[in-house]
Amino acid sequence: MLSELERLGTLAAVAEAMHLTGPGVSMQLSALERELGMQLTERRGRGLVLTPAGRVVASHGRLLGEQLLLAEHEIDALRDGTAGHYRLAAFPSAARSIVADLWADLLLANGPTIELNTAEPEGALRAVLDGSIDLAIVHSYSNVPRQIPANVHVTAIGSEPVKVAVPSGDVHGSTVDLRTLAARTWIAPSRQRTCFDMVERACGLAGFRPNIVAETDDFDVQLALVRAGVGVALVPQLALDRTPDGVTVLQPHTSIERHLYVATRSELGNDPGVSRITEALTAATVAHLSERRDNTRQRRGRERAGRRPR
Amino acid sequence: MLSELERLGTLAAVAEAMHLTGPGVSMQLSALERELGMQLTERRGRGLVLTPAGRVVASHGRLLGEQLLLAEHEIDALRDGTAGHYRLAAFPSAARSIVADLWADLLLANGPTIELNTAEPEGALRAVLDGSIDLAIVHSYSNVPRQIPANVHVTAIGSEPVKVAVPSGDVHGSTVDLRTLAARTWIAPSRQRTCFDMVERACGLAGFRPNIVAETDDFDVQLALVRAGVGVALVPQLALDRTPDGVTVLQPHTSIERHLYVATRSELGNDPGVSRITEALTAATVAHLSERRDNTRQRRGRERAGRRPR
DNA sequence: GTAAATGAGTAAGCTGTAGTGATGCTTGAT
DNA sequence: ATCAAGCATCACTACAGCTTACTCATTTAC
Repeated sequence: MLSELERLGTLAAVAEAMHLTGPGVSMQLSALERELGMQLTERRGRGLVLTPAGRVVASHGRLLGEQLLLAEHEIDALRDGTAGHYRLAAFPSAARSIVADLWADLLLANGPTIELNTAEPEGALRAVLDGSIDLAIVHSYSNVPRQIPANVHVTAIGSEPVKVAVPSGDVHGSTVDLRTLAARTWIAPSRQRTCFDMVERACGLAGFRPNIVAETDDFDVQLALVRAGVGVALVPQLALDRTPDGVTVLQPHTSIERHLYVATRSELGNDPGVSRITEALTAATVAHLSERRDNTRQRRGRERAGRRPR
Repeated sequence: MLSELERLGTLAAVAEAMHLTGPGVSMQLSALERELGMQLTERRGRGLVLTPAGRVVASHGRLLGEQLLLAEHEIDALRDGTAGHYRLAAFPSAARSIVADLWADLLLANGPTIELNTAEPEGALRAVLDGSIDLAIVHSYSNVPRQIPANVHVTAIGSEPVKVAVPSGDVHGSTVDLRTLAARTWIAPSRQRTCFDMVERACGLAGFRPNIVAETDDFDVQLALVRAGVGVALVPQLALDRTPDGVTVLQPHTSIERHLYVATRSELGNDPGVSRITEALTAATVAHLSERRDNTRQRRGRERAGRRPR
């Protein structure tokens, strides 16, 4: 009111501007003067002007009003998902691909801000449940369906094939029957992970128990070991973006898919920011995997071209 | 409340911290959720945690609280005169001396801020009355008492002698009787100013009407004219800080004083910032005039020393 | 596994604040 | 001199915001 008074000059104008009556404004201002113990206004002619102290108080009032407006604007933005701050967890191969894309998208599109922690699906789901993160990117292999806890809401954002990585030259053709790899040594994720189960199941369905000689969750390490001739491995597409030379990637005859999901507490199911991020992640996943497929095609093309001269 | 909840974790703790009961807080928060149309909190076990949206709203609440605290602090500072913004008017010779000192003081001591306009006393008093400035530095000659309007409050901040400026070598000694200058040509301030009256009165008391050949309010111009031999002039001490060589400054036998005052609307009489500024101005005036006197003494000393060899 | 303690939420009731309308006084304009 | 504009005060009303009493859920202690 004080800052409006400074602008408008008369109390009556302030009252009109604020859809109040004169006495209402008058009482508020005199209450403020009483409360602060100092005179803020002075009669000049028929109107009121601010004292020097009044001008200072008015400027703070203006600042507060502006701050409040800012808050209202951000809350509006919250409503259509263009603001907010979300804590996100993702497993490494998703983090370095689709989350990086998502982040770039959000920065460009002036969307909500995110905070990333890398975590394997098991831990990420626990964190979602205990509230320490808001969103988790998790995966589930077609041959090892993942148990989703109650109160957790998941939305599929895409799916990628799991490939077979073998030392280059070991296997001819672009596809492979796992049975032909029964006698090989295998490299797998660590035992407590569902990724490990995925390998065991895939081999089990092919009729053998894999001879696992190395366990690591880092697919880059797995690929390096494959290249060194330590063994063969099952690697999802997203982790194949930097396949080293000397490693050949093959499609297994019985295909295995890794499905990607965004998981949140079910309370956040209709949060606009979450929807926004989920949509962006879907787009990023599609873009990433089609791009990868292109790369794979090109790589295969190159391989074929290389083989022809023989 | 929301930001406190984020910090404390339970609604009960918030209630205790704010000296309220649980339901009071609960109702406020649910009212806010209703108003904004979004969920801000979520039950987790026995306590409450904020949703992502809640965290955003809470941060704005915190910002608003900080802004309010800032305002309260400045209002406290207002109360003891260490804050505020005052519009000040002063006549040029005061502006360039004591107001400059005041400004430096206030900057150093983190006091109120000021805004300076130079104006002659007549206009300054009008501006004080119509509220376009808060403080005016005005003067009044001992032989032309100034009329102070009702509703204007004045406080004396010091007083300075009016000196006679003559071309060097014209008059011997360090004092002079104005009567001996009756036949001279005179340089005076412009006719509508009280400074003009001061000259006429002083000469009148000495028994003659001055032959005024130049009128200018700028004492530096007056001194330049004196130096050029155009005439003699009555110049207050504050305007003598840069007396050019070739002009000698003398003390008239019947002394004339120029009293300096701070004038405000009487409503601002007990404003702490005004008192603070008035005190600082008093100090600045004392410092300035004693320093000037020292300079004058030194100058006279030098003059004497220079004359001795003759 | 059950009891006790802690905490959130709801219902009902009270109180004080913030507003309205009527009225009087001051000031500036005709 | 009269009138209109504007502020302040008073009496009154409505409702926002708080309290107490109670219920239900969850965790902790024995």
